[in-house]
Amino acid sequence: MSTRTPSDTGRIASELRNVIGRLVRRLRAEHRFPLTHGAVLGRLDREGPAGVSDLAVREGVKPQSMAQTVADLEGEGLVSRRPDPSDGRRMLVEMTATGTAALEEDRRHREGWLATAISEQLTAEEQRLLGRAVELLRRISES
Amino acid sequence: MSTRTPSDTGRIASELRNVIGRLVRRLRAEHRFPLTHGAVLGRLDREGPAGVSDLAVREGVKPQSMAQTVADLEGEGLVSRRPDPSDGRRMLVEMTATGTAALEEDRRHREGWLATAISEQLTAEEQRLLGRAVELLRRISES
DNA sequence: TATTGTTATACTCTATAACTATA
DNA sequence: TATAGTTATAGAGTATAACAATA
Repeated sequence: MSTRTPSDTGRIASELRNVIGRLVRRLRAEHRFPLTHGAVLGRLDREGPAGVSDLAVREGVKPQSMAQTVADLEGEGLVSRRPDPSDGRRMLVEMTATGTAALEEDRRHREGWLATAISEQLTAEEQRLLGRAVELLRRISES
Repeated sequence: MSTRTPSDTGRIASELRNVIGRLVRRLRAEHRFPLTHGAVLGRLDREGPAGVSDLAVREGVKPQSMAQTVADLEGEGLVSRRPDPSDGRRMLVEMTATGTAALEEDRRHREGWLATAISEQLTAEEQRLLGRAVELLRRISES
């Protein structure tokens, strides 16, 4: 119906920035493990063992930050590290049985509010729209 | 055409959580003033002077956190505080000329990447979709 | 007692800098 | 030299706790 002007783009950016701040605080308040911890476990589960730098690139954080994340996860017994047989510099990070269980627990807990909010606050049509929008946001975040 | 199953909801929640983490890191890396600082300035600009508790509720943070944010903004000369004439407990927070200028500067800087990314990475149709999705996310974040 | 606001303190998450070890 | 990883440190952003002043 209407055309998008440049100021619409700015308004969307502004509101998106605001709403992202809110969502992050809400997600943190649910204080399961940190966002990145959950993301790493999920990735290891889907894609198998990986190096620290690989994980850092995949999650869009610095290698030093990922090293800390991995150290935390190891401290909690959720992952284990072993040297890469083919490259003495690399450490292969892989999930433990405890980690798998924690991931399952986290998946259930996610239903705790974000997934629940999506299914309860949005109509089926809106859920589809959100699903498409998430892909757009991913594209933007990786640009 | 297809129906959404509960697992779709979980998948959307999972991917949304991941993409939000990425966006927040990107936004932080652009290090204008903090997300909440910009949000407070924008609100004061749109809605005029407000109390600290009002702002805390509007932005979804604790009053203590907002007091710190307001103190930071005042330290930078972007807002000023004066006692509410009608209620000795309240402090009215209002923008300074410097704050208004900083907000304008921030609005221009937003074009720096989030707004630019939206206008360059997305088609007009996708921008419309994202605009609608932001409203859905707001509803979820406030639920 | 309830509300508004502040200060002090701690925690979470990520970044930068400086380093070791292997390639 | 370049790459994988680590440790140490700092910073941003928000929370909780304890408090003062006013209603």
